[in-house]
Amino acid sequence: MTSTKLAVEAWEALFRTQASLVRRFAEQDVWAPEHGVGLREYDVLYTLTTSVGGRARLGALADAVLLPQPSLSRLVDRLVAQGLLQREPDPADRRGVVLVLTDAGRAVQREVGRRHAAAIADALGEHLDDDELAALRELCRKVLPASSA
Amino acid sequence: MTSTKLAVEAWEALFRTQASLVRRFAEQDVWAPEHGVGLREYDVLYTLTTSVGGRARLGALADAVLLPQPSLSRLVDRLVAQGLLQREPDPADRRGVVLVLTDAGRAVQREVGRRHAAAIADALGEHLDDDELAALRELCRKVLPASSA
DNA sequence: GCCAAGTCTATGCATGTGCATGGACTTGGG
DNA sequence: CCCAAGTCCATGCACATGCATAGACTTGGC
Repeated sequence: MTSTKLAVEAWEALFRTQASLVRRFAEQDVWAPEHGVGLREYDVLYTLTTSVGGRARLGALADAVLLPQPSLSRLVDRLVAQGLLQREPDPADRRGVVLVLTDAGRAVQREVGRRHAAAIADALGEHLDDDELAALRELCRKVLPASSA
Repeated sequence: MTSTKLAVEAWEALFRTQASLVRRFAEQDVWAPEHGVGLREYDVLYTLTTSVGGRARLGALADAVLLPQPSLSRLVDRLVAQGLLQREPDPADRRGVVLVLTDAGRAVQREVGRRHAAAIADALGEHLDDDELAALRELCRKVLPASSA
């Protein structure tokens, strides 16, 4: 049995750190407001980039980015309007929709990805060395499976 | 100079872990939907509880909970409507508003706090021991000041 | 092959969120 | 004492979010 107090303190630190980094990145325009791309939008573009062929089913993507399906559907509307994404019917299942990155979408993802990485390295590297970064990564990953259940 | 790759991986792990824990807590009704209290609302109640006299200026609170001032103002509207909070004029500065926890507000905070702590201990304790919890806490705290700047 | 049940995505609607701004008040210089 | 500039909070407005649900399609039992 672990200490509740310790767990709460760890959660508070985790929570505030994440919130305040997101805020900082937003202030620095790390995502692409000029393309209507914020944190969630980038997460979608990024996840698609890591999918084979830059394509994925809407439902699968919703699970991956931890977003309710209707919210993702609307978010996709906007990305399509921006020309970053395309909807295609799924030949294997006509209920489904496959989302495909456009060239513009890939370009924006790459560009934002660069800025993103630089901002992250800047913010985290300011206070943690490589060993600590690796430790933080491993601790977070250990917790992650618990919540997907 | 720290490794960018490592920093990005740490950030991703941190981000997904936080998001997925928040999601999990919401599913478990850890906050009090019956009183219109969600994550942000609880954060406000909790922060007020830790303030002397259970009272604080609106602006100060907005900084503490990392919320834009107009958003907090509206959030406070709802908490006042629920009888959990009260607005009082600040005698020292008539522009200002002091927020005060009501007895009902304190009660809800205590009750939610208990559920919250239990859920956190459950989620984190499932995969981390005390040493790891302390390490996670310290790593996050080290990063935190960087973002408040 | 048919139908009931299940799955997948989109949309109506109520609500939350943030930005820009307005009105009230305070402060410091002259 | 007065006024210009600054601070503090609330509100108008446009937009994002989430829930419940509808519509389209698929699947498995008969």
